Amino acid sequence: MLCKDTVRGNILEAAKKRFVHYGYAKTTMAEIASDCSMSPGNLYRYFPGKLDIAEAICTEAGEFAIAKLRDVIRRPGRTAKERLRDFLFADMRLTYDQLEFDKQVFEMARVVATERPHFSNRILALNRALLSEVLSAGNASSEFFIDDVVFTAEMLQSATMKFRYPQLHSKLSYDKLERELDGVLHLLLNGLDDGGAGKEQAPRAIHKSSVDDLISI
Amino acid sequence: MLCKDTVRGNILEAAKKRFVHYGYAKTTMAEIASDCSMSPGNLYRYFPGKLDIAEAICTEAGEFAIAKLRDVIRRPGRTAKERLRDFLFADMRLTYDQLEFDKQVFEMARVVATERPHFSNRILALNRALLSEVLSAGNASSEFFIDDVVFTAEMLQSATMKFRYPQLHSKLSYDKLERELDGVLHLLLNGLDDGGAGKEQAPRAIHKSSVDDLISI
DNA sequence: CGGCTGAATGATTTATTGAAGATTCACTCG
DNA sequence: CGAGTGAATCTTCAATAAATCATTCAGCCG
Repeated sequence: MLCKDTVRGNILEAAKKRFVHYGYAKTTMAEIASDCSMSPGNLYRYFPGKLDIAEAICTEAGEFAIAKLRDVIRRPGRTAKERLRDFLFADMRLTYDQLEFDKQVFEMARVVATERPHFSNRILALNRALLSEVLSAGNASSEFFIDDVVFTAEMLQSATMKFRYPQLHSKLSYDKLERELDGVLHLLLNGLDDGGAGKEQAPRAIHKSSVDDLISI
Repeated sequence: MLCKDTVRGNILEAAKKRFVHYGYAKTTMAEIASDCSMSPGNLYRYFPGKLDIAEAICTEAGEFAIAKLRDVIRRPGRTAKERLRDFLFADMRLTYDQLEFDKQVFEMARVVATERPHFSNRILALNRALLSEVLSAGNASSEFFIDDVVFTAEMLQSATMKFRYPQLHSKLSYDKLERELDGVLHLLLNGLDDGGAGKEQAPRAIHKSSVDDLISI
């Protein structure tokens, strides 16, 4: 957690309050400095610039989310498939809520993601590591027989990209998103060969196509 | 094709030339009118506005692309899986090239897609109809055993969203994109249960993670 | 020195305004 | 009438000026 004991931690605390309340753009370095009872210039002894303060805050938040997901996949008494499902649904929920309930946080996240491409990549890599963990566990328990766990994790991440920060890709309601993730996950787990024989039943469409509500980017 | 025999067709021809050469924004209604030897006001007897002219041109182009894809999936002597693969790769190639080699066309397409959400949805629905056709054919030949073809087509479209206009989602090279689509498609066809037993071999990673080159939106 | 200040600098954002262009409409012509 | 005109209007865009703000740095304490 952002530690109040160090100057650096203090700055992060103050900046976070401002960013969350007023937004990244509307917060000035002078204000942050003033909240810390120091001059603007002094901030630069602790951070290269304003963007780096935001990045530090986002990194913290991202790692917190990853930790939650780690808890989810390590819950005892679940099959590997269930873990995979838990993971993807938890991830969707987490990122959905993040955008839904805090516009200011979103603004900050978007600036950081845009200006610091590596930031997203780091978070995505951490996320993928968890996916790999689930797959490896599945291999160990003979539920899966995956040759290249890392590659497969990449492909899963790729196929479920739409469900990370889903509002960026579509304007589907959360219910419809769940149904769609369910359908995609079924395909990814069982493939097209599965019909109704042996394995669990495939999800079915309820009403009209949800893809009609897609928006373009 | 845009027909030169009608006034409407004439306008579309003239507008298309301008849009493609100078871009949507840099083309004025007065110029289009002048190219057709008419006054600006008269254009409004044939189209509600400038955007509708662009939409008509894009619709034509979109339907042309769909027709090409239809040809691809109807090529004789291929299995359903091969057809599915052909379709997805052709779609990726088509949309990739479209963005890659014509900035002006892209500008026009983006304006239309942004201002007229239904436009993208129509094209996407046509695309999905082709997917359904492939799946149904697979059912007919007992390659697939898919209960709900329409729903499954939606899910396939959802999982492969990244590969339609891929430049909008990542900055991967075309080679890497092909490899990634290959991997995702393998999963979608065979599911996670497939290890190395019986079915074709899963693709393997070549070098480093391609997901590292993702960009945020 | 090491930690800090705050005025100076230059980049970026915002506000303003003039011009350009999309759209309308009262009217003309065949 | 139906096809077309072109000046009038109203919106949008672009250029510029003004203000704000991130960042730097010469120098100040303790």
